[in-house]
Amino acid sequence: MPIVTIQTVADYARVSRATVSRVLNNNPKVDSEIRERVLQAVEILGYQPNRVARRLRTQSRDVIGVIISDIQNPHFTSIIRGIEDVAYVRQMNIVLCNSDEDSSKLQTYLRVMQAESVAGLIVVPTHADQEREALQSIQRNGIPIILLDREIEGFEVDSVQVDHRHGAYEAVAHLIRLGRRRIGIIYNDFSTGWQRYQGYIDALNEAHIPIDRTLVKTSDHKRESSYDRTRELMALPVPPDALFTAFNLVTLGALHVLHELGARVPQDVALVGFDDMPWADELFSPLTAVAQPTYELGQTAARLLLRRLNTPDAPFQNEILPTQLIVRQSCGSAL
Amino acid sequence: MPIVTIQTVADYARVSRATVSRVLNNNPKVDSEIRERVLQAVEILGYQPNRVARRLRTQSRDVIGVIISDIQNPHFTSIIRGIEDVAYVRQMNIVLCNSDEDSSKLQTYLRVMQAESVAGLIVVPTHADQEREALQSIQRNGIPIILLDREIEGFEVDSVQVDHRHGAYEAVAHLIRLGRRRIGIIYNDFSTGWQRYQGYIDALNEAHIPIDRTLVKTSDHKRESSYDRTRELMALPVPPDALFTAFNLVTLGALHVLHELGARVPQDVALVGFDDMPWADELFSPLTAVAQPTYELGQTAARLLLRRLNTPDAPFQNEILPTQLIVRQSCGSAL
DNA sequence: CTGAAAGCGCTTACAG
DNA sequence: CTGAAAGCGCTTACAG
Repeated sequence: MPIVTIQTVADYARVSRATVSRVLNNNPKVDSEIRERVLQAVEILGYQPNRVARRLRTQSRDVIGVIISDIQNPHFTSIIRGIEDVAYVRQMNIVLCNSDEDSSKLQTYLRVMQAESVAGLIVVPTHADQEREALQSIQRNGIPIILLDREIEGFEVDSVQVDHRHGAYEAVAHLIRLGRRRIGIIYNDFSTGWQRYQGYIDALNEAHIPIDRTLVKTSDHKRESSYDRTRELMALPVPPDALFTAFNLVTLGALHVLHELGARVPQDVALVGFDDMPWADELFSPLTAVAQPTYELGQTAARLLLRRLNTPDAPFQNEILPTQLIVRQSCGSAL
Repeated sequence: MPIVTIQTVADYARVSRATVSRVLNNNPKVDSEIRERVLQAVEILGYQPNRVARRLRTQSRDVIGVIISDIQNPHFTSIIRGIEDVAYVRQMNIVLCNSDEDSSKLQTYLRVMQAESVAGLIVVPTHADQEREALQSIQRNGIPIILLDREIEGFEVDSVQVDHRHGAYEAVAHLIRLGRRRIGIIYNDFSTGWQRYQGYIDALNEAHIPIDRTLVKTSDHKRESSYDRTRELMALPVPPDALFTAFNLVTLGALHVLHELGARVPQDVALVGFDDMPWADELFSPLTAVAQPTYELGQTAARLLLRRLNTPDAPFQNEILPTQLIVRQSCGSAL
C-alpha cells in the first residue's frame, strides 16, 4: 500500500509541500518550470490529494447529504438521479441514506451527516413531529436543509414539492367528467397524502357530489395494506365505480385486487393513480396516472441547496412543481 | 454557527482534550466522576465529534464506496438496499455513485473514491476493458474491490453474481417443455448478457433444437433498442413462438411491442424475462421470470467487503447466487 | 515566486 | 488516571 502524500510529491519534485499544493490548486504565481516538474511528479507517482485532509483544513464542504425514505420506490430513485446529476457537474458527492420511513433511523443519519460536515442536506421527512426539532437544530448549526416531497408544519426552510392537491383534483375531475360518481380513494397520512385527499374533495365539491366516508380509506406504505383497503372498498354493498389511488404502491395493490376479482378496468371500475411508472403502459390495464416530475424534483432540490450555500441569508423558497395527468386506458377515455 | 469542538467540551468540563476523547472512545481508565462531567458537557453543548478529523487522524475507513450503473433500475435499487442494511449495523456510511454505464464517469468516480479514502469499493463495471487497469491500480493501493453483477476477465477479485447461465437455461428449458421451438432471445453484450445467452444455447442443445441466428438479437440498455429488436423478431417470415428477454428493460420493451401488435400472450407468443419485478403480476400478461436475489446480492457484496477488510490476505472469493424461476401466466402453464 | 510555520479537529503513545 | 505533545495530510497567511 504505497501511500503517496503531498510530501512524497514535494520530495520527488524537489520543492516544498506548499508549492505542490499551489500547483494543484492552480495558484497562478508559480514558476512555469516548477509547475511542470510538480505536474510530472504527480503524474508519475499517481498522486491523489487526500480529500479528507483537504476538507478538514479548508473547512470546505463538498458533500451533499441525502436522506430519502424508500430507496426501492422508483419515485425516489428518479429524484436521486436528479440530485446526482447536478451534484456531478459541481464536483460534489452525495452521501445517500435510506430512512426506511423510520424516524429514529432518520435521526441517527442526521447526526452522522452533521458529524460528516456535509455542505447541506436534502431530506424527505417521515414523521414531522419527531423530526422537527433535530432538523431545526441542524439548520441552526449552519447546515442548510432542503425539504423534499413532504412538509413540516411550522418549520421555515427551503422546500420543493409537487402540487399534490391540484394533481389529485385533476385526476378525480377526470373521473367525474367520464361519468363516475362513486369514487373511492386510498391515501396515506403523510402531508402529501393529505393534500391529495384535499384535491379529491375539491373535485367532488365542484361537482356537488357528497362525500361518502365509506369510500375513503387510508393505507400505510406497505402494499399489503392497500390490498386490504381495496378489498374492503370492493366488498361494499355498492362498490365504487372508480378508484383514485394516491401513490404508486397503493396503485399496485389495488390493481392486484381488481385482477383477482376479475373486475374489468375501466368498465366495472375506472382507476387513476398518483405517480406515473415506467411500466404503466404494460400493466394489465394501461394506467392513467398523475405524473410527478421526479427528476426535476431532485434537480430543484439540489439547486435550492446550491443557492442557499451561495447566499445563506436569502429568503426561504418553496418551490411547487406542476404534475401532469397522463391519460391511458384505465379510465375508459382519452380526454 | 456555534462551532463546538472537542476543545469547547474540554474547557467546559475543565479537563484536557485527551480526556474528552478518551471518554468518547470508551477508554476504561477514566475516573468515573470526570467521565460524568465530560458526558454532561457533551450533552449540554450538543457536541458531535467531527468525523472528518477523526478519519484523518486514525486513518480509519468507515465509508463504503458504491458505484452502480443505473440507479433507476430496480435491480440495482434493491442491491443498494442490501448493501446499506449491512453497512448500517456496522455503522458505516455509503457514498453512492451512478456511472450511468459511462466508463469515463466511472473512472472519475474511482478517483474520487480513492481520494475520499473509502474503506473499500463495491462496483458494477460497465466496460471491462477500459476499467480493468484503473480498478487494479486501486486494488494495488490497498483499497479492496468487490465486483458486483459483472465480471472482468483476468482480474482477480472478490465478486458476487448470480448464476446467469443456469437461470437462463431454466427459463428456456421451461419454454421448450411447454412445446415452444422457435424461441427468440434478446440479450445485451455485458458479461451477464453473454452468460444468459449461453444458458439459452444450453437449453436448445439439450433439446436438439438447432440455433437459428435470425432469432438471436442483441440490444443495448435502452428500452427503445429492445423495442426495435422485438419488432424485427415479430416481423420475421416465421415469427418466434416464444421470447426470452434477458433483462428487465428489454422485457418491458418487448411487452410493449406485443401489446401494440395485439399478440396474445402466451397463445401467440410465450414470454419469459430475466429479472423479476415487483409489478410482474400486474402486467398485462403476468410475467414468468427468472428472479435474482437482488437484496442478497447487495448483502453478500457488503459482507465480502467486510471480510476482506478483516482478513486482507484471504484468498479471493467468487460467490455465485442461485436464481429462481417464478412461473406466472406469460408462458401458458404453471409447471 | 517560494518556503517555514501554523493550524483544521481529532487520537494516542509517552510521561508523570 | 490525566495532560502535553506530536501528528494525520492538507492549505494559506506571513516573510523573504
